[in-house]
Amino acid sequence: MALTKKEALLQAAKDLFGECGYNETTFKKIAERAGVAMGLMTHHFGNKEKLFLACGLEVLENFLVKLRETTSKSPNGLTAILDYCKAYLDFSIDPSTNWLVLVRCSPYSDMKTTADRDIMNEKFLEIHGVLIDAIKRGLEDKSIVPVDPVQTATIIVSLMVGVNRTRVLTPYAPDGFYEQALEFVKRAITPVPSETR
Amino acid sequence: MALTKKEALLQAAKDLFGECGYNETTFKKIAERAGVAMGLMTHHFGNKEKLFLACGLEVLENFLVKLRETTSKSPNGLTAILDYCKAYLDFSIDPSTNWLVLVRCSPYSDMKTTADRDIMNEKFLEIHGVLIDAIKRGLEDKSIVPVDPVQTATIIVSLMVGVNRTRVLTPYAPDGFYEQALEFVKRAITPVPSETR
DNA sequence: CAGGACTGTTTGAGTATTCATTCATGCAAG
DNA sequence: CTTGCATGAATGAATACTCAAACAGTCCTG
Repeated sequence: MALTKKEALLQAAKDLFGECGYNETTFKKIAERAGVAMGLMTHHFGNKEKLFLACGLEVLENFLVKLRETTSKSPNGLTAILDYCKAYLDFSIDPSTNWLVLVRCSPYSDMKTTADRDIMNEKFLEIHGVLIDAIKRGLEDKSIVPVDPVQTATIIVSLMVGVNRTRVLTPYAPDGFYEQALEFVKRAITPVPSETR
Repeated sequence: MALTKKEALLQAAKDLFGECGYNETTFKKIAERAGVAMGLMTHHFGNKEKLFLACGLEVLENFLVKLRETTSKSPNGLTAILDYCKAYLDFSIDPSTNWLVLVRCSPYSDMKTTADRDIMNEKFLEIHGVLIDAIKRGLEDKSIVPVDPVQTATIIVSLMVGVNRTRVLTPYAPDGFYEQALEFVKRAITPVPSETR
């Protein structure tokens, strides 16, 4: 047996939360897909929200690792930013990452603030942090136009959020959409060669 | 009496769908807020999904009117695009527009395709259409850099989706975030004054 | 005008279903 | 014997939707 029952449960939950969203995913579906009894879920994870949190955190953690790995290899600030974007988009369309867990409806979608939600928010801040660092590199090595790092990072992450949603949730994304989005980012932060030479 | 019961019901539904999302909004809550009996909902709207569709379409329709009005007054292509973005963001933070109905979890958030969903999608295509036209204007009057209109429109709309979500659903948006996002768009599509003269 | 059918609105208690969670019990390893 | 993993039927709460009955207007007719 490769997976423990707990692991099988978590994997099934990630698959189903990503396919169906939080509300349409029932304990019964998860237990069936994982091939274990329903009661194991509350036993191992406490309740449905906690289970979802475990799924989300795992996906986010893998995502962070990928982003850090990627940007650390980039030769300068500008390419770090563009590599970050590319890594973001690549990760988001790789089915094995269970990215959709983070995109579909979650228990945190409404306003009620919970401790669990705060844990997720902190992780998301780290996602921003990686890009902020890349932008600061770009400012130092002058490979990008002068901008506020936090503002610009937030905007670029927002752009990633938006193009990703368009690509995975709607039928509007044209061919080569992600590539064009990268071009768009590049145009917005590449220094103008005004003194051409 | 200013509102008919049917109107009161629709308004209460828009408020609550925007506050709580689709799943957390119950018939009981809506009926209570509107001050009418529960049975009236199915009588007037058929079922919960239809009611949601009515809410969403009304918001989208108002949105479209605003976008068309705005871009038609702009003096050239570039300003039409930027005015479009500004109108988008303004609309999205005006509580009286019930914009949040379109942002929170909806019955269309999962994959099952329904006829209702297609109706919404068509309306969203019109949203894109307005921006595509503005970009085409910009290409003709040379107020923007040469780009593919459909690709660029999709990217800019995606950027609006992303920054709006960041602003209204998360705590990450810094002060002046929307203004900076507009600057970002401007930088990405303004022609470079390379032949400085 | 009276009144009586007819039509559409309004009500809220009732129904059927779904689903997260509980728990009594079984089982296996140390 | 004890401890923790594992089971799945039972429980109870939530909720979308139904429906029979009350109500209100409108139109027709003698």
